[in-house]
Order: sequence, then structure tokens, then C-alpha cells
Amino acid sequence: MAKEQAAPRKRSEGAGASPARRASDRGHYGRLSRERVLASALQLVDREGLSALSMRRLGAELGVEAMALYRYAASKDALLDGLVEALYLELEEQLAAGPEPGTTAVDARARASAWRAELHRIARATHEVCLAHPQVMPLLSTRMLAVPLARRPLAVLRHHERVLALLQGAGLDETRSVAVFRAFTGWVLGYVSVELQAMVDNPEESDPAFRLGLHRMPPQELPRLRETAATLAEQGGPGDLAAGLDALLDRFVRVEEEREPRQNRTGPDKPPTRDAQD
Amino acid sequence: MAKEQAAPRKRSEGAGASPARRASDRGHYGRLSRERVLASALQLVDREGLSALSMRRLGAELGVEAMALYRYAASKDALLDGLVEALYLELEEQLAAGPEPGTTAVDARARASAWRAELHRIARATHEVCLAHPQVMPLLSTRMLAVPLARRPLAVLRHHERVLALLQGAGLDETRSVAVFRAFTGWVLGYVSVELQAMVDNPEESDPAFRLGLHRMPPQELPRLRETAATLAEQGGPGDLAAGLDALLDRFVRVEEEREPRQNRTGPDKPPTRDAQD
DNA sequence: GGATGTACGTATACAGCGTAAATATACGGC
DNA sequence: GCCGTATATTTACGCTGTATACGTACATCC
Repeated sequence: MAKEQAAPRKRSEGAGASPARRASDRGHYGRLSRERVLASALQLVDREGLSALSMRRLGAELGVEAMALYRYAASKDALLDGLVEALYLELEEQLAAGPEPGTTAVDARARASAWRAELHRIARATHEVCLAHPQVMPLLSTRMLAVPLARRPLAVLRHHERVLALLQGAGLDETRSVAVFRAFTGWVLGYVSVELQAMVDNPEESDPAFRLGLHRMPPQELPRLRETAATLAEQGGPGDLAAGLDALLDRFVRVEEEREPRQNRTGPDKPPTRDAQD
Repeated sequence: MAKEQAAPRKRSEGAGASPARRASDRGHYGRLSRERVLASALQLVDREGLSALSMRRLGAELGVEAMALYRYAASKDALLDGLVEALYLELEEQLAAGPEPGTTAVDARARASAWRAELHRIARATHEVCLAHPQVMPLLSTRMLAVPLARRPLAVLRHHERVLALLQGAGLDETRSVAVFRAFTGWVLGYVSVELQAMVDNPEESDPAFRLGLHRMPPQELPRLRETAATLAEQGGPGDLAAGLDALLDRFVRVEEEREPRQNRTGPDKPPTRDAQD
């Protein structure tokens, strides 16, 4: 963001947006900004997919030569990281929008697991943001594998911090909060990935079986998959995301009590789950 | 993809293993094969990363011009799908290797949840295979989002079939088996992704904090993340993977499992889903 | 005013990419 | 020997990311 009022300065600090002048007024100076570049890139990717994003194409989209973009993103990879950042900013915004006041009196139990409700809120918002930008989703997994923690966009790090603070604020020690952090991150990421998996083979087709392209799958080798494909193609929605999250939290938060003896138990002992909300 | 064996020769040649000819015997004829191409590609990616994989480079690796590869992979994307396929073949192989005989008498309970143990086995093997080829991991998420179900490599579809058969063989109806399938797939994928996230910023550095590049993170804005980063950089290992899987299975499947497990009944619909809040 | 320094965008160029098309080569069977 | 065909090469085209050099519009100071 540019600063509002430009104090007279002698050097550098390129002519911030002093209120009287708008970017569109200028000849061809100051047309760009990091926000404009990233917004345009996001829009382009949403519209035409990741493979449509090239420096030249994005430049054209902004009425500018490709090289001009390098002033706002050091490389194409940095631009991609910018897209990831944009998603996390959107997530932040959405989380800030509805903090679920819950001003009414709450009993101790509900207050105690307010952090659990907050995790659910984050998971759900993440789900929504990702579904809103399905084409960007591949970047979320890909860039996380490529960019070391310390070099990730600030918005991403803030998000990590937020989750960690939630867990440690709930009294989890470092070891356990890390375990829960990983379980949370992994589950949300994995669930959304599966939710967005490509299923439709031929969108033109009306017949469900042909739409899915089932005729391409050898019938005797993949009987159940063929039968189940239609159901598989539906989305699980936020309900199963929440259910799984509950299950994971129950397990990973309570591990402390029982400590180690867990391997392949299938015992009928049920976790005292649902305490967070409703 | 497409043409696998385009050799419906009528004349001999199909005479089983004609031992006389080996690929290495020939001048420059028959040097290649799909297996050799994929194996070399996998090796190249393992060694130098995905970005090192180009048609020309891979050709050079095999002592061949780039265009020669197009006989064995219809496009670069098809080659990438071939890499995914290679991973799943490795997974299949590993699963076939140790089927955990368990021929000794087992009580009913153990038999009833044999499918659960099998899911754990699959999860663990997946974990191992992915950790063995970390550079290929991005493809697993990426190609799944890009390639519709029906066009995925056969080995991938066989894997899906295997999991589905396991679930439906355990008596889960279609709706529930799909829910469990998605939870399983998502959890394993997400867990492994998080496990492989890049953490080390500067491998040369000996001091842990510098290795992680913590000096790049604003201290007052990200206090917990900085404190926790070292622990976060460790891997969770297969233990937490199994624990989370157990938790998810308990949640998504328990209703069925408590009744007679072998029979295909449609359980009382208590959906495993529940809404988080609102 | 004009000169100057700097931020911003352009122009040009290069190596590498994926791949379509035409061409050369080496083999199996006659 | 020849022929048909599976295989690999050659050539070429449009595209990519980006290094470098250059022009240009502005803010500031004399």
C-alpha cells in the first residue's frame, strides 16, 4: 500500500500516491503497483488457469511490457509466491470479517474449547477460499514444498503464527502443539486437495457416465471404482472437513493422557468428542 | 498417453521371449523403452529436481535426441503422469512384498478389522514411497488436480480400486465408503505434504537458527513461530500418520464397525458429519 | 527557469523450452 | 539383394523467463 500523504522528501521513496493524483492520470508513470500486479495475476489465473500466466501475458493484461513486472516481483517464482500470499490475505480478511462474537454468557466448558471452535472457523474459511480459487490450489501445495519456511510470504507466516498461538494459548506444550499443528495443516490441505480433484472428463456430455469418462476405465479391473465414481465425483463439503478435524483434535490433544501405547487399536472406546460448539 | 502397445504384429516377433535380442546389442535401434524412459526420468528428478526435467535433458541422459522420447510419452504432461505412475507402481510393489501373512489363528475382532490394518499398511507404504522421492511429491497433488479421474494412469486407478474394495468389502455402503475414501486419501496426502514441506533455508549453516533462516522472520510479529520452528522442522514420522488415520477411521466408520462387520448392511444413518458451528 | 538524480517502463537479445513436420537410419522378413 | 516399417534425427517455429541497456517522466535543488 502506498502512503496517503507524501511528505516532501529529497531522495528516493518514489513519489507516493499523494492524494491529488491518481495512477491513471499519469502518462505512463506509476501505472503499476504490487497490488495491481498480483490482483491481475490472480484474476488471470482464476479465469484461464495457471498455464496462462506468463510474464508477457500478464504484462499485456496490464498494458505494459513483460519486463516492467520485474520491479514488483523479482522472478516468476516470486510472482507465484505472491499469488499464494494473495490467497492468505483473502483468508485473513475473511477471518477478520466474521469473528463470531458469541457475546452471550458461555459456560466454562465452551470457553475452554473456544480455541477449538476457532480452528474450525479457520478450516472452514480455508476451504471456502480454496474453492473460490481452484486454479491456484496447486500452488499451495507446490510452493510449500519449494519455499523454506523462513522465506514464505508474510501472510503465510502470520497464518502459521495464528494457529500456533491458538494451540499454545490452549495450554498445549510445544511438542503437542506442533503435532496438532501438523495434523491440522495436513488435514485441511489434504481434504481440500481431494475436494478439488478433477473428476469430470468431458463437461459437454450430459450423460453422467460419459461426463466422467468411465468408458475409458477397464470394467473388469476396476469394478468398484466405476460404480462409485459418480458418488466420488460429488464434493464432501465442509461437513466432513469439520468431522475429520474434530476426530483429529480429539486424538492428538488427548495423547498426553494416555501417552504412548497407541498403535493399531480398533477399540470401541469413544472419544468424548463434541464439546466445541453448537 | 494413449497408445501403449501399438504392436499388433501378425508375424512372429510375439514369440514370447526371443532371447537373441537385447536392447544393448543394437546400433541405435530399440535403445529406448517406456520403462527406460520413465526410470531415467525418475532418477533425474530424484537427483536434480523437477525443474531439471526437460525433454532435451532427459534425451541427453539417455543418449538420444529429445524428439525420440515422444514415442514413449505423448507429451511432457504425459511424461509427468508417467512419473506419478512410476510412484504408484513402486507402491504396489512394496505392498505386494510384505503382505503380513498372519496365518495364525486370529480372533473375530482382529479378523473384523483386518481391512483397517490393511489401510494402515497402505498409508505407511505411501508415506515411505513419497519420502523416498520427495521431488516427485509435488506431482502427486498437482497432477491429481489436473487430470480427470478417468484419465489417470492405470496404476493410480488400481490403487483407488484397492482402497475402495477394502472399504466396501468391510461392509460400508457406497456413501460411507466414499466418505472414508476421501478422508483416507486426503489425510495421507496432506500428512505427507506437510512432512515434506521445506524447512531448511541454508543447509550449509551449522547453527540451527541460521539453518532455518529464522533471522528473516520479524520477531515481534511471529514470536511463537520462531520459537517453535525448530520442533516444527522435525518430521512427525509414521506414528502420527497412523494415529490420525485411526482417529479418522474411528469417526467416519465406527457406526458400521460396531455391528456385524462382515455383512453388507446400510447402517442407521447417523451421518458422520456434523456442522462445526453456526 | 534549467540541471540533475532517480524511479519507472521499454527495447532488444539470448538461451532454453515443448513439439510439429520432414527426413534419415537400421532392422526383420522376403 | 530389396522392401516395409519401427525407430531416431534434423530442422524449424513460437513461446518462455530474464539479463542488459536504454529511454523517459517525475521530484528536487540551484
